Amino acid sequence: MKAVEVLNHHHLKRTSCREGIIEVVMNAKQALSENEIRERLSGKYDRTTFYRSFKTLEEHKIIHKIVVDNQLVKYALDNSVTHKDEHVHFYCIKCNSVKCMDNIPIKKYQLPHGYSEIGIEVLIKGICENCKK
Amino acid sequence: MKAVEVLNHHHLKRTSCREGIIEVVMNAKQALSENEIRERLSGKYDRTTFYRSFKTLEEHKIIHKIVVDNQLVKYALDNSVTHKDEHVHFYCIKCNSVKCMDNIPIKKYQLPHGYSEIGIEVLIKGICENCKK
DNA sequence: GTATATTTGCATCATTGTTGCATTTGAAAT
DNA sequence: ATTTCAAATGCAACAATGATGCAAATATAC
Repeated sequence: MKAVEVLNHHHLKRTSCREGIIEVVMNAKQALSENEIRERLSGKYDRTTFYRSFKTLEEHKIIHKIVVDNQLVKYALDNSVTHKDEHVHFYCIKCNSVKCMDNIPIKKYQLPHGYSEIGIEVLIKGICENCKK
Repeated sequence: MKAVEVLNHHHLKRTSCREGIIEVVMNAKQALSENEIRERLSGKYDRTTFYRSFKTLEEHKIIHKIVVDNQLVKYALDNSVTHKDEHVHFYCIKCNSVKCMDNIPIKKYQLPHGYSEIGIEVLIKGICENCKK
């Protein structure tokens, strides 16, 4: 699927910033930070525009955000685009990379009476295959 | 257990800021934000001191931090003090409260070959018992 | 090609978190 | 009880993420 198609499908205007973000995230093996995405787009676009684009794309479930220790923020293509289930995220404490474990579905929990679930986030921290050695 | 005992046990100096934080967090039913803790301590202490105290207490596993959507940060008493297992956190999207589900242990995942786990965080978002009605 | 609603860029501000440095303080030694 | 000194605190300054208001630019429908 191409970036333009994704935008059309969600009835979003085709702006180069949105298109660029989607393309970069689609081709990435890992989740990328704002700066990593900006680099791959040659530094075009204002920071505000980036945030608003991320927000729009998140709201339309085209990308999703992964936050590690509340300062490191990464973005990845959403399940609804890849047609995968809710998945676990892995954060490597050595190389600071974040990876969507698309093949590891999230396990469900039984909440106490009175609580209702809307979403769940699972972040596993450890050492990735590249850093283990 | 009293706050002073906790500090002694970890060979930490007994400063009123640390003692205050531990007491407040111990008596809280939910995880508290920096501001909520400061309010309960009558606004004493500089913001930097707070952060350094939180950091120290976290490093000694006396409290732990829960981050929701990378802007909301809450603190709660750690497992090592309460002698409970790693647990699930619940975030209520209506009242913005965060609660340690001490009775819900975290389920384990089998990672792909080459990956090693050091820690895991599970955050369930939804509506809490008070907000459901 | 034109009209219009949306998006962008810029300026400004808020929040969380960090660092350097001078001052203060806890507690150990006397 | 007093002295001593490493540790903790307060202050100033700074960085990163994020939000908002507004004028200018742009995408799409006509």
